[in-house]
Order: sequence, then structure tokens, then C-alpha cells
Amino acid sequence: MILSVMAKHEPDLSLIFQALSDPTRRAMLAGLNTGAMAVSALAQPTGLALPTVMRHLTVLEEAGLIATEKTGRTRMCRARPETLSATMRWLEEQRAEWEARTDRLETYLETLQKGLPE
Amino acid sequence: MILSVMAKHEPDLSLIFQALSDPTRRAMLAGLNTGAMAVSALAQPTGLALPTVMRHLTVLEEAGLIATEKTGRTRMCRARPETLSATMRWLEEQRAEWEARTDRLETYLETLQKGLPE
DNA sequence: TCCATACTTAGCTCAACAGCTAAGTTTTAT
DNA sequence: ATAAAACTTAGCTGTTGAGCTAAGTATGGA
Repeated sequence: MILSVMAKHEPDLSLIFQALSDPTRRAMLAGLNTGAMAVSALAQPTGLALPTVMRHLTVLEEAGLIATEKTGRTRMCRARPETLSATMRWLEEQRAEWEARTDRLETYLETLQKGLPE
Repeated sequence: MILSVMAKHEPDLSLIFQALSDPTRRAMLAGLNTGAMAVSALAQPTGLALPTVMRHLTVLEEAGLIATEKTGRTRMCRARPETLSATMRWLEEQRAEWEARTDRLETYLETLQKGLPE
């Protein structure tokens, strides 16, 4: 099997961060961490109209943060934690790069200090 | 010293994710990982007008992702990796919660399996 | 002093977003 | 065969976002 076939939706950071920037969507995502849920069950605690909730779910799904499947007349939603992992990886890379140059800087400064008495 | 005085800007996830959702801003942040930079230096590779870049910088600063300081006529910008760490912490909590309930579910299913022959 | 540099402020445009209501569609239960 | 349940689609509204130009302020060098 060719790898590119498996990579259906490589994570799009713009879509992911955009999806996570809304508190309602973060709450929904947190709700799904306790198990899969139908749309109306997710909507209930938000107090929002159903079409509004549907829009939020579409945003989350297009970002790869959840998956949904319709069975009969109800649509079940579940979290996709792999996408969270991919996102953490990006954040970690940023911090790592920053740390690397900070370390280089400190090493350089130490070198200067040792060099001074010379 | 009282702690609440120190916590100037507790991280606001909505602001942070909103800031990170724009590719231009992520590129700027990545640029700052290689060291502090003046506004015009950050603007140059983007090809955007200076006021546009300024707006991006304001968004990043209000999210706590960078800090800036003006000396003379130039404003220097540097990354604030602590905010990235706080963000990772939230993502990690989500994944942890999801894993916890998944583990509980698997344990339960195993229990059922063992129970069956009885 | 004068001019260039480096932002900064003001204000405009167009697109995208979050919310709504009203009116479908498809299943399931009676 | 109806009717309720659970979405789904269409379309409207007010706000926010990213981009621009033009004009202003403040510093530093000649």
C-alpha cells in the first residue's frame, strides 16, 4: 500500500487553530473526550440553535479534530486525538527551535566570559 | 509578593489559537525563534504592507506569543515560548482525558471477555 | 537644520464568521 | 399512514479579519 493513499488529510494547522479558537468548539471537543455523542446531545448544553451547532461540527470535522457518522437519523460524533498530537508536534518544534538558538546564544556568551581575562 | 500580581496575562486560549490560525503569523513566530527582530526585518520576507504587519504583531502580542519593546525609532520583537508551553499543556490535557476514558473502556471490554466463559 | 528611516494612525474594502429563523428531508415509532 | 424525532438546507444579519493607501510622528545621521 502506498503511503500517500493513507494520508487522506494531512493536518492543516490553519484549519485546526481556527477551529480551536472558538470556546464553544473547544467545549464540544472536551465533551467528546468523555465519549462519542449525537449532535443533539452535544447541542443541548450550549443553548445554541441546532444549525449553529452543525456549523461548529463541520468546522471541527474539516479540521480533522472529530469524525462523524450517520446511522439512521442520528449522527454520532467522536474525537480524533491524532490531530491534537500533530498539533502538539508543531508547537513542540517551535519551542525546540527557540531553545536551540537560546542554548547557542548562552554557549556563546559563556565563551565570551571565559575569553575576557585573556 | 502576591501571586495574582505576577499573573499579568493568564493565557487566553481563544486569543492564542486565533493568533496561530494565520499562516503569516505562524511564519513570523517561526522567524522570531531564530532571534529577536525589528518590525521592518520581520515584514520584509512577507511582502505585506507595514501597517498590515503591525496588525499581525499586535495580535501576536495580545495573545502573549511575542513581546515587543521600542528603543529609539525601532521596535524589537521576541518570542515568548512560555505561552506555547501553556498551549501545549491544554492540548495534552485534552488528549489525556480522551486516553483515560478509552483505557477505562478497554478495561471494561476486557472484563467482559474474561467474564464470558463463566 | 534637514532629510531619511522606522514606525504609527486613520480609514477604507471585501471576505469570512457566528448567530438566527424558517422550511425542508429522512427515519422510527404508532 | 401519520407524526414526531433528528438532523439538514437556505438564506438573512451584524461583527470581525486581513489587506490596502495615505498621511502623520518621532529619531538619527549628515
